[in-house]
Amino acid sequence: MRPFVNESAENYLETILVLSKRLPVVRSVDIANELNFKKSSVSIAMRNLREKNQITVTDSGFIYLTDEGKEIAEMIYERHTFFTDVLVKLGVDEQVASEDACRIEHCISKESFTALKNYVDKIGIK
Amino acid sequence: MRPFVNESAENYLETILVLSKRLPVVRSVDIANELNFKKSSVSIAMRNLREKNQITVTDSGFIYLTDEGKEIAEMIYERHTFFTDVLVKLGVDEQVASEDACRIEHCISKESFTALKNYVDKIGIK
DNA sequence: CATGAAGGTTAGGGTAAACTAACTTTAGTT
DNA sequence: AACTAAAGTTAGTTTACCCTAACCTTCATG
Repeated sequence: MRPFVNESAENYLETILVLSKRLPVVRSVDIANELNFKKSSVSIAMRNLREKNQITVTDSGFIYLTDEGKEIAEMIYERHTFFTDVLVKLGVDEQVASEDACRIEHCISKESFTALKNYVDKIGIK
Repeated sequence: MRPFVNESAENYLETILVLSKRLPVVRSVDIANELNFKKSSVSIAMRNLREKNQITVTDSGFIYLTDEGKEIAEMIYERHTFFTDVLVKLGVDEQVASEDACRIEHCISKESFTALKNYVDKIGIK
């Protein structure tokens, strides 16, 4: 029923990955700006990710993904681009496609994602 | 970020629709059994659906979808069968496909769903 | 050097949606 | 009639995750 429990955490990890491609360093406040969350929310989320060993935070507040965190972030990010691309190719508005991808990416099983990806790789779209 | 707000309500409506195809009448307890929820949870959910005019409940506790409730339920159910069918055709285990469908069905926009459906109707899968 | 802004934290609040526990109501059986 | 079981309700709890408000550091600048 419910989405996978980790949707929020996955989203934070993905955001850190995306920001790290775009910024020299990622800080809590950057994440808050990106997600339009308050810095207090991000602060607590970062504490949780730290406790799960999915990020490390330097003394200056720079945030880095651990190997485990990166693995999750990259998996989610791959899904994000996959779903966005497919939907856009099918004619869906870019913005809508991205928003939909941002939800679907958290709630599909590995098995289904792999099957979809194989299909698209083989057949292509359009 | 978050899934669509109505995921829980949509799921209840869909369940009522499905059960109504299978049972002579649908009661709160049937829904609780189907979803593995406690009857207290269902009781409160039914009150909410009633307040939103998406169901009616007879004196004997039989639950019926209103036109509005049915419209939502049928939309979600259509998505459910669509995603399940597609995934199964792609080789995903029936059980997994259905569980994934049960989450995706709530978080995809009308626009994206229509685009996907048109593609599959036109091209087919396999 | 004081001040003020930026960044981070903590405490406390709110909502959604599940839960347990305890209660009521109804109906069937002895 | 009395008891029991099934169904439903109500009250209070929990968890996740966002929020506001208030506070603490640090650091650049007038």
